[in-house]
Amino acid sequence: MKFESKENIDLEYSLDGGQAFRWWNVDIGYRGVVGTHVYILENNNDFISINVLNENDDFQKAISTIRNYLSLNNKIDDFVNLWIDDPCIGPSVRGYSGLRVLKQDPWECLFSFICSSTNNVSRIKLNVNDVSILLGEKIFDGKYDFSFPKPEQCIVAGENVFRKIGLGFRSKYVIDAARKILDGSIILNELKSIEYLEARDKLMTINGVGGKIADCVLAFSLDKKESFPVDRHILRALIKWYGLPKNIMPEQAAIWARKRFGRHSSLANQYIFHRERLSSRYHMWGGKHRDLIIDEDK
DNA sequence: GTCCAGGGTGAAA
DNA sequence: TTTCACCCTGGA
Repeated sequence: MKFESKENIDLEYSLDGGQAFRWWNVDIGYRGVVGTHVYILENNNDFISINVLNENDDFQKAISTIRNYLSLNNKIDDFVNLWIDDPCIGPSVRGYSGLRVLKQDPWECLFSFICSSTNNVSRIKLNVNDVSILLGEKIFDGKYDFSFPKPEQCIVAGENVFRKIGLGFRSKYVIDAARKILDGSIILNELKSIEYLEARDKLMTINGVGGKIADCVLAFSLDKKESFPVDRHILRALIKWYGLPKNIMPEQAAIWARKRFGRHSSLANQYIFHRERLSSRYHMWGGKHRDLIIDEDK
């Protein structure tokens, strides 16, 4: 069954731009798993179509799940209007309109970003999907149609299984995270309702989770709009576009950005990240996205 | 075949 | 405050 609606969202940028790691480009759109449903999502001009492949339970529930995941009820016009003249975000908003911040499952998101440290997107995807296939439950007929394993299943599997899958030194980190969830010292859903900085400190008690990874989890799964993850791309962009000192530390840059962007920090972060990532790719490998490159970018 | 970077973090120097 | 090890995959 299909559901169509008029939405301002670009699926490629939002689903396959480094926020989530379980979406695959198939000929008609993006295929992936959210919770226990398999979806194929497709952009058609101003519309998106949502196709639920396994509709054994409530179709309406599956639609509301994916709408929430895609954050479709939050309008981004407010953000666009306010930052359209910003030196970095302005061109990015024009070039990549429809980029959105997702609301992923917090545990899957935490796991994914623990995997992200000194890693590249293609390998993160490989790791996260291998974990799902090996430890999750099969929910439909596709190669990647598996639910994401719960913390308990990760503990049962043990560190060596993750080493075998190829998570490397991150294996002990995901085990520590699973253990802290399981023993109740961290309750992910509770972090939604407590204050941003407190939630951040709590996540950082997990071994292998520093400020950057904590901020990704807060922004991409816990709906903390004041979160601004700073990685190497973002740091370079902040120095280039906003004149921050060349030797500024990531943590200081994050404080500066949160102050500037306030309640729009997480969205601003995505637009800056997307632009910087694609322009640095252009410099390395060529291809599209030359249109945005201006001034010192040349 | 070799080299290198990739959405970092923690521990040692 | 700075430096280094940690895994391993894909592209040059």
